[in-house]
Amino acid sequence: MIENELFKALADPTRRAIFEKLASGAMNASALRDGMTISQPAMSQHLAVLRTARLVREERQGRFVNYEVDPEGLALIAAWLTKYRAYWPARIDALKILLKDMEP
Amino acid sequence: MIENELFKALADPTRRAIFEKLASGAMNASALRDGMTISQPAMSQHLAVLRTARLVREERQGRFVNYEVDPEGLALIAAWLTKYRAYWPARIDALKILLKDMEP
DNA sequence: TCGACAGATAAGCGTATACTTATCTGATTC
DNA sequence: GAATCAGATAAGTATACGCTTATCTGTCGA
Repeated sequence: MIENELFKALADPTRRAIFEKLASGAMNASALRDGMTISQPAMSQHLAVLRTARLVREERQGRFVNYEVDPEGLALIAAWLTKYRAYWPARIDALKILLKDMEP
Repeated sequence: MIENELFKALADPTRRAIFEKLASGAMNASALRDGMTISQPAMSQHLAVLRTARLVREERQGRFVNYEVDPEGLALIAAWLTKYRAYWPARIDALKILLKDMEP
């Protein structure tokens, strides 16, 4: 069940920070690391968790590994949200923004 | 930081099951419990976590406590999603559904 | 081919978390 | 007011998780 991997991956603040940084542009693990006080193995482990959650995907480039946001994970969260759309009308401030941004 | 409470709350499969059941209609803790093999204190603890994450809200009714989905939590997740809207176009299947359901 | 570097994996450790049983609080009913 | 019931809290335990140091794999330039 991928939902479990997804929410567990996002439950850690360090992992959310990594994801957020990656959202500003694809980069390799070392580039991700500088600016953050985190060891190399820790970063590698976090990226592995994000990868199995489909929040991030990798692309080998020589001896570097380029990481980027995997839209799949975000789509899965959106899909999870749709299950509870019955409760949206009661509080749509954020959802209106979401709606506006989706317009062609 | 509420995001942390939110994702941590959803990271547990039991809690997601409770939330899902509650989404099908408001009910008290005992009603939530039957059908699930979960102790009374465990349910109480899970509900407390969901409540601090704003995923659920309570309403005392005599000696019963009625629980219901709090749209606030869902809106917060939606708001979090909007931060990464740059990555949506690549995989919008689920998001199109989300969009359609939001139309007036 | 060798040394250097990017990154993954292994093993171990301390803390967080989900559970249990036992007990407490508060509201209802007799 | 006493018994009963819904639910919260306390305390303890076992496992999961995030981190560390040490080591391994694989790619590159000299």
